[in-house]
Amino acid sequence: MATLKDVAKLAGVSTATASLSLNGKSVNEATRSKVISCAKELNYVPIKSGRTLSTGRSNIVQLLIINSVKCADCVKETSYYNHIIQGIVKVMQKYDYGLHFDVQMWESSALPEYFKHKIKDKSTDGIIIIPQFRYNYGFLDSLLQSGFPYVILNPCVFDENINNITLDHNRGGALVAELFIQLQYKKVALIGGPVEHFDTIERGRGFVSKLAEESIFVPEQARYYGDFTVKSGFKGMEKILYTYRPEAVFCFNDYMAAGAIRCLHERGIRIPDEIAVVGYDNIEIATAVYPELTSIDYNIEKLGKQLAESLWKLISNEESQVHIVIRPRLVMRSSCKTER
Amino acid sequence: MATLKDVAKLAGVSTATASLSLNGKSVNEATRSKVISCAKELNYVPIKSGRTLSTGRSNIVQLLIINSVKCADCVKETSYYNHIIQGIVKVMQKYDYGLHFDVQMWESSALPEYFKHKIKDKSTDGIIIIPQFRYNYGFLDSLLQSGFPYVILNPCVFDENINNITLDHNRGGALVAELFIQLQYKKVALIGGPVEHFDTIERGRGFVSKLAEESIFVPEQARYYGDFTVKSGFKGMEKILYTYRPEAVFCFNDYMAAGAIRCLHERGIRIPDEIAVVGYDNIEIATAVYPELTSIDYNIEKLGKQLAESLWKLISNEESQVHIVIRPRLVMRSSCKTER
DNA sequence: TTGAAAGCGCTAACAG
DNA sequence: CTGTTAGCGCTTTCAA
Repeated sequence: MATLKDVAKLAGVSTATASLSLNGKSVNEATRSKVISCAKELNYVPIKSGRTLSTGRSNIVQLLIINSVKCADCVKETSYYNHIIQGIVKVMQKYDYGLHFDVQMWESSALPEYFKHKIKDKSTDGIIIIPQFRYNYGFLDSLLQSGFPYVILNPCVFDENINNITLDHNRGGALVAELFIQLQYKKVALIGGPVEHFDTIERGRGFVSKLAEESIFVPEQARYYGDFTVKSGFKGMEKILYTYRPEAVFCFNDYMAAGAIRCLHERGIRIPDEIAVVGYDNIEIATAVYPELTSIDYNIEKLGKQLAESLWKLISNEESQVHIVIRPRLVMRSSCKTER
Repeated sequence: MATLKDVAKLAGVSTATASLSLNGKSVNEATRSKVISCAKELNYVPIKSGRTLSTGRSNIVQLLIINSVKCADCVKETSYYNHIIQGIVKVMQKYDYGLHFDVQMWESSALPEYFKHKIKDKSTDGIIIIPQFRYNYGFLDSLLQSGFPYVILNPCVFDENINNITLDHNRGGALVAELFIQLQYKKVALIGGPVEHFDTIERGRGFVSKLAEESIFVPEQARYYGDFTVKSGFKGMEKILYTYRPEAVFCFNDYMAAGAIRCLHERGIRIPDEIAVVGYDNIEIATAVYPELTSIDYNIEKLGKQLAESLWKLISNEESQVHIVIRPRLVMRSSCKTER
């Protein structure tokens, strides 16, 4: 394995000059091309850890999804995070950065250590965190106070001045409510994610309170909380139908909506004539079901890109803070009537 | 930032002893605990690149998906790879290893360099490659000859003795054919992925040749090649129906099957009474559609785990080669009749 | 069992 | 513009 030293020797220069030449710093162009050709001749490849050790930068960012044992399947059985990952990769490639991927359980007792290490071990230059739940994230304190570059997606429980990108799920829920109101659905049901999940909380809040403005209430028996998987959507619909017959159901993601739709089909209940269904996320599955799903869209891959760009700005000191709110929009498809 | 030197000084020992103590090597237990408590006191966190530089190991593995511009969406709009990633992460965590994730286009002219670097830059200890297409992978030669630990998923075009895990898609296609034969479907259609995609080639070959044994042939007009997305499945079904009315359709993944099913619903064609549909992969979407999808299963997350475990064995020198074939199985659901 | 010291490969300050 | 030199923080021989 040729090292920089070997290249320098072959080129008849010092390692310093060799380093400068290879890194596009200012040197005599003749020496530079000499060095470059020597490097090529020796098949020289710089060893990353040498540079990292010396500069303190790794050219790697990390994506961490914090999951919960209560919702173990939602990361796995959902392409949601895949979209985000793809967006992040695409952006970081542009900056010649690599992506580290990790999933940890909120319940893991190792998390405080995890973050203390991440901050100090110089293995990554920044981190994107997706916490998901409204739990206590005390283990993040060390990170937040360290000055280490980070961005958090949907950090409901944290105070205002942390770096975050927030999806306005409250608004998303309200959009669905407005749709139901407009279509004059009075008997309305809801299939949420885990009760403590941010998305459930916010989407539910926006939905319920907007409906309340029109004196529409969602009875207890018309509420079910699943885990964002198809299976739980099916089960939720089943359970609700057992005691209640809604005119419209709002499912808090498209997977559960798909499950609910299948349940309705199996019972011969027509969509949207007898029951309208609305999903959330507008992921590819929204067009995979019949009838196609009305959903709330905020462009997940773009979200991934924004997370990455934001983190990049922090890493490169272009900006010192990140505060972005993404507003969703309604995408009408045939699982809801257009008019009534 | 406290370094090992600081810890050693505080503990009144040499850095060598400090290192040994912290890494569980043999030292006097009294000194060890002394060192450990000093490390704790100083909030000592080892900097990864120091160790990497010194040992040559990074404790990181890489997953690389090689995509093609012809099939740009199939990574993004499919949760397939997500399952694999989750499986890999889970396993590597066990070994205290991190995961690097990357996607590259087969068409990228940078790939030869990419691999030459990966082999030498010591940023990762091994790599899992998913090539997908039956193209020329000459850029992998440097890797294959280097002794660098790697595992390739479905490496159809390579010679026998490379490290690989191969899904027996040929068998999978044959399983579907056998099902169709058993159910006495004579007019059969096929919706494949990209023509040059391994999965398309193998699944198609197994399917067509098994059918041929019973003198059942799939006419040209009953074949469509999409890109594994829902949209292309829909379009494929649409196109086929335009000139042909099959009794059964084999879609080469579940997403396309979902698209095909929606197309059939929109035309009021009953499933499975008028047309039976079969998918492949048995991913969560198989139970998201109505009727639920008969599919070919090989447990994708487990596949991810096997890829990781295999790579691990190579890295840790437990084994010197990997040759695994995974046989799929048929999962019957209501998109096919049980009997006829 | 421990310490001294060399070295992993690179960058960067400084001097020339 | 280039060379010398001193680290970056860790592991690991080799002696003691």
